Amino acid sequence: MKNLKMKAARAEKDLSQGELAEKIGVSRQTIGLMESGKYNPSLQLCLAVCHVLSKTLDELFWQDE
Amino acid sequence: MKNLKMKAARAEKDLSQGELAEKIGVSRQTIGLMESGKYNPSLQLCLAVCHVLSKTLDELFWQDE
DNA sequence: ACATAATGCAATATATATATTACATTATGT
DNA sequence: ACATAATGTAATATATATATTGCATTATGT
Repeated sequence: MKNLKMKAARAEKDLSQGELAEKIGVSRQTIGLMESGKYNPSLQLCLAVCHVLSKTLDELFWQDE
Repeated sequence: MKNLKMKAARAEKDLSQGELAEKIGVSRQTIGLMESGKYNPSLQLCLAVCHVLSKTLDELFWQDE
């Protein structure tokens, strides 16, 4: 499923996918895929996103199934 | 670094690494490696661990560095 | 002390996350 | 309408998570 929380948090910081990717040191596609929910990122990557977007894991990635 | 929070949460449920692994559908080694901090698990795996151990992502995997 | 369960740790194999490049489409500003 | 930036998406290549098997070591119970 799409990760709209991450998309919103990125918007809050006024960053493009490319800018966020660069800050994290990852490719733009990886960010795009995370937001479109096309795959299963690593914990390190999630933590890096959290730090740049000033959110916690629960705020961006929690999902009660 | 080691993940002692996960180890403690597993102890709280009185599960062995093997039992936890089986409940999640993953190998025992994967659980062992997660706890010994030897690698970088996927978000799905973290979420599965959280659900079995009744914890959130932040409780088990957050680290302010 | 013994038996058994739990854990740590290698080596190799396989699945999949991520990079790279490229192109098409959609948004945004002038 | 045009230019440009942002995004979606695909194909292939590479790095790495995870499985599998096996053995050594440490804990736990009797």
